[in-house]
Amino acid sequence: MTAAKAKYHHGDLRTALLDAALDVIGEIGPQGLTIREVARRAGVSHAAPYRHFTDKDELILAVVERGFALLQRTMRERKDAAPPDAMHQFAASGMAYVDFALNHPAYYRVMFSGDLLSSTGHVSLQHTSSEALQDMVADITRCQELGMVRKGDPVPQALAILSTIHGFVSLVNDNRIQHLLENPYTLDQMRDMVVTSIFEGIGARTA
Amino acid sequence: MTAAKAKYHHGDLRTALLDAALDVIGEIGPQGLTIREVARRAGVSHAAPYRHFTDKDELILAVVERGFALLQRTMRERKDAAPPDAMHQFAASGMAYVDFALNHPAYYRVMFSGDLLSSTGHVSLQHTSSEALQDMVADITRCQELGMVRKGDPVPQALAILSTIHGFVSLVNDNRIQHLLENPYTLDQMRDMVVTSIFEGIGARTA
DNA sequence: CCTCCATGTTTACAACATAAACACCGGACG
DNA sequence: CGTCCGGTGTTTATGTTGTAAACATGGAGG
Repeated sequence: MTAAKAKYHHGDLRTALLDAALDVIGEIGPQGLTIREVARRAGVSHAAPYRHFTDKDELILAVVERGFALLQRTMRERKDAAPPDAMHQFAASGMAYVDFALNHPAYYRVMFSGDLLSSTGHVSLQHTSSEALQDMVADITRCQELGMVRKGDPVPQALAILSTIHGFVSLVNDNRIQHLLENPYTLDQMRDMVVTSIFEGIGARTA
Repeated sequence: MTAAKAKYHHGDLRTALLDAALDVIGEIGPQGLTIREVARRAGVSHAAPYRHFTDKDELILAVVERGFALLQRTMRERKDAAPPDAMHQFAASGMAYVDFALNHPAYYRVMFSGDLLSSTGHVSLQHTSSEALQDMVADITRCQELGMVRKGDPVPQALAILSTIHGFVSLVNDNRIQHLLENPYTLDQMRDMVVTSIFEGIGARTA
């Protein structure tokens, strides 16, 4: 009645469940992500979610897909806002990726935890990760043509960058480097240093 | 009776449970890691584990500690086997880390999943990760003194390397880059390229 | 107005984590 | 040698979870 799509009895329960699921992950952690808790927060019975998701896995998958959509949108926006040369746009999308992960830890966790889903190897997951890598390979290739990045197969270069970025945000989000945060560096500074380091690793010339 | 310590009724049930837990993670995945399944595999009742671990978390923690001990031992061995100069030893320990993660995916998963334990932020975890970073910082400092690595604060350099390595093995172990394995590269080749890339990122001179 | 189907609810069952009460068994001590 | 005792494993019990099946409801289309 307020503003939602207001479809049936509840009014877009599906979306409400996805929101609740994300909240749970953010507040209690992924191990507290239970169908019943999600239903509780949405104010419906514990079996209601099964009208929208056949499975707990399918609910999680839906959250993951939403997360990837948001990530993709964020990266595109930041890319479009960057200077129009290939190198700046590449760097911007990399930064956008890191910032997305740090600003939406709950989303990033579901998207890459790998422990939340029962059957490891869902097709959609590989597909989305694959897409990110493909985009990055294209960016690197453009930068190479402009002489801004060392020549060579762009695939391992993209993999190296993705590895660094993914590793950094995973360590930060999982609280594995808390003791570093007591150091003279802020999180943003460390982010910059790590990103700079890996960009130098592929022979990128900073503007 | 065979060879185990043969202590009480069962004969070192604690160790048997840890072994079983690791097996479960390797075979079924972390979501199949239940106290009851572990007990089943050890051939005891589902409540027996509570004589050795107060909690499911404590069992997992014990597996994690074992994993870190094995990792530390592996790295030390490979370091000792490398040529005695600082640079080779540093590279050797980095490679050892990667190989450990790829050869013992179950251990690595428990050690770094972050979703298996209910309370995120167990002290022991931060401690062990912190140790690895401290060691790396020491190595980098030695290499810097020898002019083998670019001068500068070694902490962000170590963090960059740890991020890359952790990210790479996480992506591989979570099957996020399967489509790359169909490429002309073997896993070992990709490992070498990624590690080389990040080492160049900190201005390391390869021998 | 009435019917139907999508949506939500109740009820039910098996597996789980965990606690409490119980049973066993090997060593300590007489 | 016998008896007790604490450490180890078992049984039983409770509350929570995922999920299926039967049931209820209310808005859309006739």
